[in-house]
Amino acid sequence: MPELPEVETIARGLRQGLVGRTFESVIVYWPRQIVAETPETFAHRLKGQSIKNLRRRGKYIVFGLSVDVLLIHLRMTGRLYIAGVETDAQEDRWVRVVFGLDNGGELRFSDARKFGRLHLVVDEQEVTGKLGFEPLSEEFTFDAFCAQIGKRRGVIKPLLLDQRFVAGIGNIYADEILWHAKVAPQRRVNTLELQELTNLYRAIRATLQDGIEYAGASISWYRRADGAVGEYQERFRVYGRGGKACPLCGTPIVRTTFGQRGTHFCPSCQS
DNA sequence: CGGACAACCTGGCGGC
DNA sequence: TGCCGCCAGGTTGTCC
Repeated sequence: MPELPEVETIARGLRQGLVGRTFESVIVYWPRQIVAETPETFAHRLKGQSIKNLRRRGKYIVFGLSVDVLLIHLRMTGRLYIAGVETDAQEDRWVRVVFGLDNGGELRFSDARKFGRLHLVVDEQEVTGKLGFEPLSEEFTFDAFCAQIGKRRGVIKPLLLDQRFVAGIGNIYADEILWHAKVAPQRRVNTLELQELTNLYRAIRATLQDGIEYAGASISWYRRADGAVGEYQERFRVYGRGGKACPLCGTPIVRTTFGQRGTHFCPSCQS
């Protein structure tokens, strides 16, 4: 669920309520989601640390703390939100970690499927070191994209999903990007022509940027930090639209399984 | 190196 | 209404 636009939206929504706050208590209800720490060490180390900044890298939410770095990956069904103070602290049966704050509020990590992961490290590179380009950054130029893609073999859709190539794209945005670029998901990378590479590069940036502008896509579990749904699902051109008309040419969108992932594309526009 | 697949988990949904 | 099987946005490790 949460891909780059969703994670970015959550990080933006949390920033104001969290930067400057200090963790006063940490309760872990599902220890297996804490990576390389015993829950006791994790909680103990966090206590007393203040949040200096809050940002996103790939699909990770990164908390720069006074001493360490806390990284949270929401995987499929993870949510982060602030409860208490003014917000209603509603019942949530999927809360896995609660971070008590110095203003009486609490940051909750909620995750129905328990796939999300929380890392506490000294150097964030321990977690994000292998990630590829940050696709909306200035470093991700067309030349850099071409240089990197020139080193790769295989098929384009799995490559878009490879976080070591470009960080932040998931299954939904991969399908949407490929539709915008008019490239079929099963195209081999080494057969892409210059115009197609240009289209792909532009589509990666434009589609992710669009996702952020519409506050992400709420298919099932994703919610913004304030609990509101995103709007980008209204803008889907192919994802979840199998059998419906391609918005460009009217041809029915094909829904198939490719590379073990649900895949949607227009057989007429994309080649 | 690449592809296939299982594993990690639970909830929602369609079908009967 | 109830139960069952299947499907799901992600990532990692293993096997061939």
